[in-house]
Amino acid sequence: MNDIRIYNTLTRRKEDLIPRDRGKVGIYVCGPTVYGYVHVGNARPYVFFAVFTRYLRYLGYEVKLVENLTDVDDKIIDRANKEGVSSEEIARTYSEAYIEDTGRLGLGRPDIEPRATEHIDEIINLCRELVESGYAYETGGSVYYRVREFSGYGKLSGQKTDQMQHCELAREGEAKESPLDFAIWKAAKPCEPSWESPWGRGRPGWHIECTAMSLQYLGEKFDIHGGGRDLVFPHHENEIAQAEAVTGTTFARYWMHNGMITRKEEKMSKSVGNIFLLREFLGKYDPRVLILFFLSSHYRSPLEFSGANLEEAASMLERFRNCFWKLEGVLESARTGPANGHGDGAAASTAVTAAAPAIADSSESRPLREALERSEEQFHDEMRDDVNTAGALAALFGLVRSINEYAEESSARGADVDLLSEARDKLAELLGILGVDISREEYSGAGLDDELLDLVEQRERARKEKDYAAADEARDRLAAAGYEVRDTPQGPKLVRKT
RNA sequence: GGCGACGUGGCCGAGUGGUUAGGCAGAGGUCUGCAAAACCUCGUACAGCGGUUCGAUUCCGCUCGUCGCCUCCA
Repeated sequence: MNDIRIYNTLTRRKEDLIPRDRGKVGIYVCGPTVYGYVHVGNARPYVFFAVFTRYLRYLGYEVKLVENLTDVDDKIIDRANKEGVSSEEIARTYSEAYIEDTGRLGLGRPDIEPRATEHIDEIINLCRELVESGYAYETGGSVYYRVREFSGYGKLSGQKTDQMQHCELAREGEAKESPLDFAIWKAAKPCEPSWESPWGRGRPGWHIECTAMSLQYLGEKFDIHGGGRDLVFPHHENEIAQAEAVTGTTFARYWMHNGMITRKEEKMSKSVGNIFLLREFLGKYDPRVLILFFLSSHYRSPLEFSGANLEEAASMLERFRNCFWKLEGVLESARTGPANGHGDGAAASTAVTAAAPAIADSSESRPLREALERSEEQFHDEMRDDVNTAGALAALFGLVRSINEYAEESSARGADVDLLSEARDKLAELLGILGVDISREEYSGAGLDDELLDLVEQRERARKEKDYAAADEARDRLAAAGYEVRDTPQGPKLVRKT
């Protein structure tokens, strides 16, 4: 079938993806802890797994994508205390902001976006089972996971428990049997959100909610667990320990981790203080620029967030958009008649229609036809090989060049309309898989108000009279309104600037 | 100190035991009133040192450098 290989952090190899249930793929991705606005780094796993999911669906898999929000946590409580509001309010505010910000990327939503606070019962059950089986113990109203009890501990991160640095860093005020042990349930303190439990009032520890929710929605031995590289240890390691202790079997079978977004070569994170908020980004750039920025490098590589790199991503978007413009122009002229700059197309359109078959049969269309096949094949080869989006983009740029070459020549002679339509649809389709929606790009006069069209008119009149000062002034005014004028064989066109 | 990743032409960034990545920027040209877009031409890069090989950027070792994790973190 449509086999795909992915790099598995657990085995440190690329492996064929073999779903637990034939034709179905279950994915759990660690979403944000909602104690502030998400930054660009947080958006990378969101974007990557959205694109990955799109591709799997394109291949014909039935995908269930689960992406959680951790809405009860120390950091949320800290922030609430600092601002003098309830932690519920902090969680609600930033959950909503997260949904809103990521929603603007136009990639849709995961199938399920579960919240920790809506799964307290499941979490308590997990804790109880861990205590009953001896993998956890209660002390002072808190419950801790007994790390040494789990023989597989460290298998994901390659850490050995006896060499962990924090072995030596005993924390004050903790009644743990071993410094390695971690809290799965925390006894309530005053002014903190808490729930009734067999150990008194309390709240979940960090890692337990993901174990509970992934098992609930995807079951044992589910396919793929993902998130940022920085979650490998301890978060994902601990999830494995909890889940496998309880179920006695494999937790997730494939682990996929995205590399970090950096600034000045240093990881973007709240603690470093070098974050760039997603909503701030979206105020300045087209969302597709972020998607292309991410996709221009491999998801496992670190990626430098810099003005130059973003400009480059913006240029990529422009190149794709321009190709569409060119295609639409040629297709339009084929529909309405040959371009002669005077718009009397009806009589001439027959000529083009008549000419087209001759061109279509000629050797001129062969390079594009071949490029179409080659690009698509290359695109899929790259995507199937551990989701190599940079390579996939290269394939699409190859197609863009072929289209431009063909359009360049054909505009003068008439074009194979079917072939060009096919090329346009294919490019739109493949870019669409990557989450870059370009097919609905506005073209020509659609949606423009009369004032702008009037300026275009004025400029044309001035150009005919060779009053170039006036023509350029009209162009400047259009530019000020956010549009760029391009003189094409089909006449002047407006392109909205991104 | 432990674990892991990486070092590709001006920049970003794929990839491979021997045949073109791609994008951006730059130079020249075509087209254009100008511009924009597009097309054509131009740069023979793979950290350093050894080794394996007929041949290594691609495999192995060492050195140097960078980054991530070992504490909250996407």
